[in-house]
Amino acid sequence: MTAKPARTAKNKGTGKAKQVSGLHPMLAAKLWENPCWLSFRVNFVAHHFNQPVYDWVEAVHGLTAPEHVVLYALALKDGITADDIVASTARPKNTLSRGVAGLMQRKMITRRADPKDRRRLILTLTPRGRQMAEITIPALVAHEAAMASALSAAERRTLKKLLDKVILNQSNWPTIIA
Amino acid sequence: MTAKPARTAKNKGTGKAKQVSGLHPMLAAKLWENPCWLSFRVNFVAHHFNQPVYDWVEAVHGLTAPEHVVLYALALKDGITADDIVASTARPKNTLSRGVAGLMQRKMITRRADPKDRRRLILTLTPRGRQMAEITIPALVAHEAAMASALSAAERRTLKKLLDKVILNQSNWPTIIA
DNA sequence: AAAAATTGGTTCCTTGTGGAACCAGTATCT
DNA sequence: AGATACTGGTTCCACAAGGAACCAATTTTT
Repeated sequence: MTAKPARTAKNKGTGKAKQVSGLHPMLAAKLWENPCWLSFRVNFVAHHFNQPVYDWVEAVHGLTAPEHVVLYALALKDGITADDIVASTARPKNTLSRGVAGLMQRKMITRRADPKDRRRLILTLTPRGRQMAEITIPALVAHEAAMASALSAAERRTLKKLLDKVILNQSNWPTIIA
Repeated sequence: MTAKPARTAKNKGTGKAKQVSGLHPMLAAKLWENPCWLSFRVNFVAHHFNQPVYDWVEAVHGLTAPEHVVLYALALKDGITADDIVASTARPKNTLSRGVAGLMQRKMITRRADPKDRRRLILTLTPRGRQMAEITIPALVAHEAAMASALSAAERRTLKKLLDKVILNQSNWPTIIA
């Protein structure tokens, strides 16, 4: 029962659900009869960003997804360690470790031990790595911009702020369920 | 677990970066110095929803992720086909096919050919399947609610609406890059 | 009406993933 | 100081995922 709460004509927006022409019925259900409104939307957008982007990066530039994750992170903030990337990313440490190894092999990053703590391996982009980032990142930005093109500048700001609010609440997120 | 007291509170402030105590510097960079503002946020939230949820479903109820995807979709809209689920989901058809097979084996769904088109296999929840959905779905809803708990009701509505706007623009999304 | 193209689903097979165990360097405890 | 517990990173390995090829039922073409 909990699953299908609003089967009656209780769709408050009334118009929305039915008026979007050409919308797949299952997608409509996922949007407007779905108790998990946030996770579906967020997963949907995330996937439709990731899929083409990583396919492209791999096909055109020969970088695997984890490799590009590392490259991107370094482009954002050079001189960090793999562990820092783990903290800001979905992937587990071994996957990132492979990403680092791959970029090393392609001479796009270098690695030196932190003298203060010789476990920490500080990663730095090589000119070659930076050059790659300067090609790929604008493409990702453009792709994202296209996906968000239905929003006005103000709406984009609002969306960003609301997602921030969710993310900054991370410490209160439950880690395990029930 | 996440909150590692930022070792030196030097949140590189480019003006905008509100300093949030205990926020990992790399995460801060991904949030506020990241040209891909949307995709990062959306990926982050999506991952932190999916990971614990699917771990839990698997550990406690023995359903794989694709199996639960199918179960969830059917709970939302019974009597659809695997292909309908594909259209509303990240996963490819063979993965969903396995999900269907798994649920069949566990006797949580049944399958009959559509007499109008005998290629289409119409899926239906069994009482057992529905029972499972009635256990898992509220847990997911609760988890999501907890993650979104920083938002007011109005903010949640706004967030939902903005994401809708993005998703409904899907037809204008570029499928390939550059 | 046969051939070609499409669509819903499954199977094959290769590969990336990510959990767990592991290693090395660094704190902490007594 | 020596023993113990962490922490950053890598290696091992089992397995699930997904691209591509495939099969079967339908639709379209000529």
